[in-house]
Amino acid sequence: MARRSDHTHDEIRDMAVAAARTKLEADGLEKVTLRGIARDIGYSPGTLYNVFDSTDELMMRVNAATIDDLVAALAAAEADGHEPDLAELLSVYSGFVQANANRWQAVFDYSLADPSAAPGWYVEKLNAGLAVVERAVARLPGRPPYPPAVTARVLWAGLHGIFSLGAEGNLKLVTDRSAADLAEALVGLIAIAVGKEAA
Amino acid sequence: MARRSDHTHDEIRDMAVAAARTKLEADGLEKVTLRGIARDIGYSPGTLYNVFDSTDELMMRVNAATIDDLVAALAAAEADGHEPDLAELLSVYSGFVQANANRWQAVFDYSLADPSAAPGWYVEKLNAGLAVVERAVARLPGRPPYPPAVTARVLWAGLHGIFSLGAEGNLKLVTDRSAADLAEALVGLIAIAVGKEAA
DNA sequence: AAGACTTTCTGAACGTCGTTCAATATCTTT
DNA sequence: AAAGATATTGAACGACGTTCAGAAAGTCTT
Repeated sequence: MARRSDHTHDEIRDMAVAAARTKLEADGLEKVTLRGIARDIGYSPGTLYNVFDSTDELMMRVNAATIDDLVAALAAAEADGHEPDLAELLSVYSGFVQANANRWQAVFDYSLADPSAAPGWYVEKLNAGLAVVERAVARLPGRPPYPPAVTARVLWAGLHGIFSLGAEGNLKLVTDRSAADLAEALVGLIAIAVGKEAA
Repeated sequence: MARRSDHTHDEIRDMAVAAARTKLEADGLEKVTLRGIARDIGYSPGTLYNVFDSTDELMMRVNAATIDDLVAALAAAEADGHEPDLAELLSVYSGFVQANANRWQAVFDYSLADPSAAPGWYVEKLNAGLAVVERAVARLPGRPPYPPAVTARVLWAGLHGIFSLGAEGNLKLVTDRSAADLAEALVGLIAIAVGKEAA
């Protein structure tokens, strides 16, 4: 029996999230189970229920960390007053998705079980990432046919579609192009539509 | 015990797929279980293993039917030599997705567990749907910056992203616009980029 | 028609999962 | 040291997909 004062609840929470993230990265979402996590950190399943409401909460935290990392990577492209164009942001996004395939997929495969219950900070994270894209869209030359907020969200959702089909292997069924190629085409098309210049 | 000659295997297969589809439409993917389907059609779980390799095969068939229906709807827009534009196809697609939310979501939430094992006819169905889109893209005025095949796939994946985020409720977190609105914007942007004309 | 053979169906069994909760172990206070 | 409070455990529950020995039903042979 783990001793009661070996770890605080906060520590156990962090250990569990870290273990879940490790398992997720290594083996994919379907191998992440509450019982397995408990085993990994040396506690029993029941203990995790002192610390999380449910498996959903655990996964929400794992996914929040993933979104955090992506948003941080996007925000880093704006550091020091640099003004990244869409192609630059795409390469950040695309690089992140490829380097963190399982984690990123889990954000959409799992967390969205009940998104209306998403906590405020979760929504803020998403919007912070979108704001970066929105600013890059606003910097495009030309008269945009749609507000930057709309264009940015179309782009965001579109990239999500491309990379999620790519990650699941579905893209291969209908084209030889990689997800990154199609993403580039999407960015290119949007840039052309907004301005008149390829990105 | 169900009598051996009550139904042929083909009939049992069809009953199971129909039952699964009904449950899927009514209660969503997570309520579709092999045991539940067996109960619904009056057979035992074991019997379904005489008829399907696994639950995966059952769901593949359910999803294939969904894709069939969507492709048929798209193809119908081309009946009698009519040449639908992208806006027309979008409204077919968008209507289908909204009218068949759970079924359509299951296509991406489930079937893609192992898409590399997708049978040939499954791939052909997908490409038949894409071909309709491709033709509409090719009919756009102007000099397209990307081959129609690429543009069509970008559009397909982009719409998938928009509607899947919409179906999961994630869109609401970051915008007031509906999935249909964003989809329209995507089609509009692509049409502008290709030609110079809003769709 | 009767028995032998084949096919089909069943349902209990296995190991998994998330979740709950009485009992136990540990820590804190008196 | 004893009593009280709190944390942890692990067995239990009901679900899941899947397997398979044995029972039931259908077919064939003589």
